[in-house]
Amino acid sequence: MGRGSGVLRFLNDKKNGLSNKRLSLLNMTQYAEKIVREEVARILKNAGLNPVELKAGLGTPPSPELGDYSFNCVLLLRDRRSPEAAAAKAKDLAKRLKPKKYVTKIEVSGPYINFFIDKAKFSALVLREIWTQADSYGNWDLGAGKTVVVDFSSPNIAKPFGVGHLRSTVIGNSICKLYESLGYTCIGINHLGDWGTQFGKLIVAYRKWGKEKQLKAKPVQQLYDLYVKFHAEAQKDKSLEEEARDWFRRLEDGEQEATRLWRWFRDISLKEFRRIYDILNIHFDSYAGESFYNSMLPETITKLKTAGLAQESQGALIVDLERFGMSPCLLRKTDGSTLYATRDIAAVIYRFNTYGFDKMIYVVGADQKLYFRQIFKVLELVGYPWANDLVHVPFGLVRFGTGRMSTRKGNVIFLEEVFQKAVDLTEKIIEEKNPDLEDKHEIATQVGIGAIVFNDLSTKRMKDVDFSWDRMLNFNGQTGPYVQYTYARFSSVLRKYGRQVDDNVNLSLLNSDMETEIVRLLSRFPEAVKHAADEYEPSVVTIYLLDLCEASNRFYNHFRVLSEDLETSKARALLVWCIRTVLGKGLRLLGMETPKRM
RNA sequence: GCGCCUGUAGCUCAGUUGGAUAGAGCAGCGGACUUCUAAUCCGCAGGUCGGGCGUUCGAGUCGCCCCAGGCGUGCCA
Repeated sequence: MGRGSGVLRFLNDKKNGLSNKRLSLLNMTQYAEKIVREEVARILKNAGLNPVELKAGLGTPPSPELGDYSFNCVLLLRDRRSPEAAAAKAKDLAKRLKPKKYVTKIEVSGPYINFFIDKAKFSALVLREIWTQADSYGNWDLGAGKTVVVDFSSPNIAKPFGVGHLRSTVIGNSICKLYESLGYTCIGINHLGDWGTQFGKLIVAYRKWGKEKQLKAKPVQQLYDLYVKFHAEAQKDKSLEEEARDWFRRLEDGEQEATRLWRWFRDISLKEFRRIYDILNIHFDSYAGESFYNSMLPETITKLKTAGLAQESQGALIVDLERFGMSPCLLRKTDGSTLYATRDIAAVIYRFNTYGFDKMIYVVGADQKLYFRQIFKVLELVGYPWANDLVHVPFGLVRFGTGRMSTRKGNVIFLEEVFQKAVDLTEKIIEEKNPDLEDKHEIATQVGIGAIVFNDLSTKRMKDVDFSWDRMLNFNGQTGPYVQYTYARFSSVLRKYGRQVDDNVNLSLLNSDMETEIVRLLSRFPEAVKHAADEYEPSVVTIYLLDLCEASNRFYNHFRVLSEDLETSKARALLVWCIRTVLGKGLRLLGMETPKRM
């Protein structure tokens, strides 16, 4: 079966920390924010501070009026108990610091030394950088020559695509885009849940209650009904489970009737899934699901046996993991059929041989944390050095009403229904606000789907989410449509500007607090991208975009871009162009469309 | 029982990896469209950061112990 809808955490985190440090030496990318921060660091270094002190003390003041960068002098004292001593130290040190290049002013405030950056120079640096790099702004070369494989979405064939599966799909897709942005080659794999006992259940249900005509007319609905009915009936009649396991065994033995039904179920389901991926505009490099690895299972089991890991226990084949504080990893059931873990182990070996990955990411629900710790440990014990490059990226579950969503119990919300409602509502809003808009349906699709995707990516992935139509269909405030609206609005401004935007502008005309704040935010985008990828956390990007939109809309409401003064218009147009470029890039990193009108 | 995750404003969430006065949105109240898209913006109000103890010059952030909710803990995936 697939990944469900659903710790090597420290191990992996530790490893990433190391590898990132090593990689950063190779990284040639120099962003404006970094250049300026290093200028501040150099001033401090020239006053005799060592790198450790610098790294610990260098920060950002809580408010821009205090400065752009700060250094906390408390850290330079051995005895840190006296605030007066810290303030004295700050005064003393500040005397030896001289403004230079980007740094115009150095001020002492209590124990802090605050550095002020030349706004015009900094704006020039940031805006020219975005201007020249355009859609590449925010990219890194940290992953040049490296490959990352991402296993995501991975729905169960023969089950409807519910909102629970959406999480793995959109988080995984965004992680792919983020890693591509870091310079990695990214292979997206949809590890379809197209094998397992569930097919035994479906075969039993279909033979007992199924109708060919109905299945052909509404395939996924019908398979879903059969699946639910099976579990309802199995409550009363325990022998059904037995029967299902037997049919799965027959499937594994390659019996004709079982194989025929399995293939049929698989084909009609996959067709439906592809439609959903088309709507989301998500593509996979491989649809190799669980069944793909069947031929490799005997070899996999042999390998684990010869490594001295696999052993018989209570009639099943297991890898004992007790000394690592984990329950055993099951490879083969008493009846001889294989399990999820066996297929995953075969899959990752195949993937390494095929793609030679430097990192392999599994975007699968948090309920499978222990499971991934188990198989990662097994692979480590076999002796694969790349076992350390496997990362499970868990996320919280989607809950609906009282319990979690469960296909078995029949309380799932079909993704298509969610899509439908979102697009319908968007069309209604467009009809109200912008009735003359061309391509209404296409824009409504982009915005409606965007709302759903953004909603799923807007909180830290480990939080459980309570499904709520209200939240899903709210288009005001911190939402996808808000970001897309901002993008469309600035696109519109540039359209009406009518001239070519160019970077030959007087940047001192952009010195209001609002504009400075926007430039500051724009300069932080590359770091946000890197942070999001490092943490496997697309929400870093969504939160960033919301901040940028808030600052930008404030600016929009306060100033006119198309003003009477041509020089001012030119400068603001460049700023708007940069905002729009970064918003567009950010939206694409989330897997969202960038409508130019809405 | 044990392990992991979550707990911040009425609701949904941020919080730059331990630093200066904890920030947004929604909901509520009050404002701003003959001017570049009002899916926007501005203002007001809203807090014992689940609780306690500890480490530290300094804790929403780190440690320990509780509390609440969730997930997992051998023949599902």
